[in-house]
Amino acid sequence: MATSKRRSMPTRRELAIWRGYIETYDILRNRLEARLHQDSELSNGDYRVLLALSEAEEHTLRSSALAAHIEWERSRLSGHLGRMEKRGLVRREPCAEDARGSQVVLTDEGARAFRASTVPHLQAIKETFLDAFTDEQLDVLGEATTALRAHLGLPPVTAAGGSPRVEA
Amino acid sequence: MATSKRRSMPTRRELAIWRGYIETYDILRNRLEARLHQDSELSNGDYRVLLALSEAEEHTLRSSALAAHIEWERSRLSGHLGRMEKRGLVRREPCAEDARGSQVVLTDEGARAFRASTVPHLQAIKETFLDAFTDEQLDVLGEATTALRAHLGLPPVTAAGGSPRVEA
DNA sequence: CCCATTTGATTGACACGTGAATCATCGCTC
DNA sequence: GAGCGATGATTCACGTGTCAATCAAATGGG
Repeated sequence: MATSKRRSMPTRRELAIWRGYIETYDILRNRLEARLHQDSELSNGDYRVLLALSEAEEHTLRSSALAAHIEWERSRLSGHLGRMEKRGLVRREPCAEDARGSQVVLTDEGARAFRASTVPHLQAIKETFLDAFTDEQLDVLGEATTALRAHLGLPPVTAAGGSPRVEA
Repeated sequence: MATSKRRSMPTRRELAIWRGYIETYDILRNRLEARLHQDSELSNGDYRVLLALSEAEEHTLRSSALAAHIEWERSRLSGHLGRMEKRGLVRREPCAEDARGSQVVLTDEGARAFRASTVPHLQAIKETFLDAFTDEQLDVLGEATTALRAHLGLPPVTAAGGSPRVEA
């Protein structure tokens, strides 16, 4: 073809698809976060931390291991744990093997809050997102996501650890 | 069928698709934001504000009109304008017709910054997102988005105002 | 054994987002 | 034209996110 497509600007149609994708996502995410918060007094971040601790041995993880598991910056986790600790969802203890370290422990209250949140949250995901699509649409969505992840150089979707996660 | 699907929990496959969608989106968004910031020293929010002002009569809008146009909370816009004003991208003037009001004006520097950012930004959208898909995939993505928006009770994607927007 | 480097974690400064409270002005009604 | 509710905008308190700086403990090389 005469006019190369490389380095060209997006077409009007492409931009509309882009905008639809990005804007709709934002709204979806906000609604789910709002609903989680309303149902359970938890933010996405709280949920993510609680899930990781729930699945951990003894409901405990080293702070750095937790950060790695949920793919957060350490400073982000630090601040978040501080807020969660104030609310009694989590406790921090000095670490026996490494005096620098910090052991994050799920409290009973944290476990209770998490347990209470999960069913409504999964149902919200179903009602808000999954129920919007036919089975075929879900398939193509999955394929499109796979293509996009490959394009971005990301690994295939993490093998789900039995439970859901709400946030990247 | 014997087992009703209503109110049931998501299947493993559904959850994987959900997680792929949501996690991939976050990464995509962060990458584009980082690139915009790196190329142009602008955040998504800055871009959005500058775009709206660029397209406005006299490069000026009432603060409330601007907030409505880009669908932001007024307090959000207020804070953001404060930061942009400090950087010289924008100016606030008292409003002649309504002494309560505030007139937001694009400065020359703001106009220059916006102009310089748009081509690289559109190319980043193309390279990062659009180029990941075949034409057919773009179509089905668009359809899926339409279905999701309908499910969420949202209006169809806004008729694009000639120029792109990065954020909802 | 001591010191330099690395590592675990926190802190501080800032950008960004939301919702509630504030405050002045506007415009309507009497 | 005095009062009063609606409206335009900002401010405050807080949660959330990034990055750079800090600081103590661990650790490996001489």
